[in-house]
Amino acid sequence: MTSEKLDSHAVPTLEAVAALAGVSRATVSRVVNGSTKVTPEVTEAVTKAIADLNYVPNRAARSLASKRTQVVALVVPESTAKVFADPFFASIVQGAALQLAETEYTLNMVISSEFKADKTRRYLMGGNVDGALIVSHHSGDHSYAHLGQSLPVVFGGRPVSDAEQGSYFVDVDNVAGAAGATEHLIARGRRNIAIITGPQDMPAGLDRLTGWRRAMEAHGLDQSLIEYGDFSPTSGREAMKRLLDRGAPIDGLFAANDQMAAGAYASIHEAGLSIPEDIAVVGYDDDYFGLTATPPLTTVHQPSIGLGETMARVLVKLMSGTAVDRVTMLPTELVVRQST
Amino acid sequence: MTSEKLDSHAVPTLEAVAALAGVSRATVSRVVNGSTKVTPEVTEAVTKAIADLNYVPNRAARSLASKRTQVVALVVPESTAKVFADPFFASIVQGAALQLAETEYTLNMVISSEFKADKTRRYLMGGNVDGALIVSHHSGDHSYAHLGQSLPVVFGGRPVSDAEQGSYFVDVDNVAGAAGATEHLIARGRRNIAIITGPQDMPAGLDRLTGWRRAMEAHGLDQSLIEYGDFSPTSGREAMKRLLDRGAPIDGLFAANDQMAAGAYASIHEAGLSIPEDIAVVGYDDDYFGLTATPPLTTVHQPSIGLGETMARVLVKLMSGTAVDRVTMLPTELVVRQST
DNA sequence: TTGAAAGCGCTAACAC
DNA sequence: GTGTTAGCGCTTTCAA
Repeated sequence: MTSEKLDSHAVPTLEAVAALAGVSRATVSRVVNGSTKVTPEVTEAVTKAIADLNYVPNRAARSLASKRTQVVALVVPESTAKVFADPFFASIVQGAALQLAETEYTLNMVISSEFKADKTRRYLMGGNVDGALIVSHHSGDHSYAHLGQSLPVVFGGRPVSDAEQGSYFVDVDNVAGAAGATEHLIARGRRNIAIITGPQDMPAGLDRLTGWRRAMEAHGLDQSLIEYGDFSPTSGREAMKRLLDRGAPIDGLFAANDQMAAGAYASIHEAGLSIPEDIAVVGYDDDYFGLTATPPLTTVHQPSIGLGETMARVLVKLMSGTAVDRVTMLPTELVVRQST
Repeated sequence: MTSEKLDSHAVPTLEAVAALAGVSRATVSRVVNGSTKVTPEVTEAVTKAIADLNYVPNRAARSLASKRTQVVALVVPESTAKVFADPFFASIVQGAALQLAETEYTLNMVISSEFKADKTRRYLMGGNVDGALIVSHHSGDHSYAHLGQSLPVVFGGRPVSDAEQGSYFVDVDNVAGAAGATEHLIARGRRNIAIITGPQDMPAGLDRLTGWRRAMEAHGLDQSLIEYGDFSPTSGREAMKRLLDRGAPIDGLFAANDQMAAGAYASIHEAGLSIPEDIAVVGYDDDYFGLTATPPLTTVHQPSIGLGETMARVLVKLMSGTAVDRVTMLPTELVVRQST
């Protein structure tokens, strides 16, 4: 361990491989990087030397010389991280990570609080990553809006403001999903359909309300049964209580996510009403809450892992200079269970 | 963009800072790295230059020169990633990420399938990271057992085999938690207490069964009501069904996680039995399943975010050469709700 | 306390 | 097709 000249544990360098294979370092580099202009024999010799030495390229050196980092940042605002346990988010991360694992890129997870947004931005702009994936529910957060102008960036979820116009993003079609869910309730014969939607500064909350309105309007139904939650089970429970306290007849409910639907279940049951007989319920997200609820919840399935995968795929294309659509919309699917 | 000498968008280098501050690069480097041997005046001048130029050190260059990467890998076996939506895992990742965000280390998320375990191991050993956090439920997976001998590594969860003896790990005290849960059922007057535990090749499954046995034995109760699940809601439902089909009296149930407890709820209700009147139920994990269940589930709370945080903290100490205990056990806490 | 100089391991012209 | 030669931006002895 203290010998200066020999350290059997030293990580082999490209130089060592070159020596063993009897070629120059440049040639080894070519083989490692898959250059076509190398004789098959030489390639084989180098490959063998690499295997014999158990050689692994040093990322730092490679990055320094090539000006490419092979790193992409996955930025999760801390506010989002707090709802990290939200299966939807976890799945996005999972999808992105899985997809990236198929490439040469490494995933650098960055959790950034609002205070650190500046530091994060500098880090991203400082040439430490080749691209970034930005995940957030929060549209209030414009911290990274302009990042896309100088670094390949893909946003998850619709950008909040027009400031993010030029940016790339992938999202699920919330409006269509919500409209479909509402249509389903109407098709089931419900007419007094309420909605518990999310905060209106979040695209998901806003768009799902829009979808509900669209369907209600198409059928000439009353749009007054609206309450707001914050996507938590508790807020759903309270919103449902307010809805019931209004005294108006309600025979259908569309909740903007399954967690709030689960909360609504509690209030409905407490009121002595039954699902779906008295009130048919449709949720959104298709997470565990819906699956384990009693009765199992009819809900809108979102391709959450697919969202992460698609974000990664779009970013990789972007970084390689391939043309990609600025907007990628993923379809939702209604999963009918026993709550409707 | 094509001008060779001037590029206003170029990322400033340490050299530029040195020039602006009128000092050598070495001095700038010292300031950046917090060396004490720099005059306050000089420090200030350099600091100002850094701010003016919006300088960010290049990680690759720094790493290449210093032989330190400032990167820690968070290795998530793919089999585990599939249950990534498991809130417990998501929280561990979150905790680790949050804790690391407080340090100079960057979190490199690695999802490794069994096929790629070799590639991952080489990556980790290839000098690309300063340390690794390895998260897994699966004890069958010994891929990374010996990694700790040549790289600072902290495992999440008890190591499966003795092969991992010398390694560092942090875990929650599953045996104590399970025993406590069972004791609680006994204190509630239950005597025919069943258990739905997890796979016996996973420490969590094994240890929770051990805890249950310990409590049952201490009170001289019969230990025959054992069924196995795979931690999924469905498996819990089926296991409960098998338990009920036995025809033996059951007045208490300890499920090795909340997801299985939620599944068991379904079977109990289907059998026309009520909770907790007929069967009192205790789960494990304290996740959303338990909170939203009807009735709300009494369960064993695990400090999941704390587990991730602690893992990160232990690793950082390890990397800095500070002495740390090989084993860190985190306490659990029984959360009593209406299911008991 | 500060500066000069020598690399860290690799890639990328350029020449052969 | 392959080798030579400069660096990439930073840290780190070693002198001063």
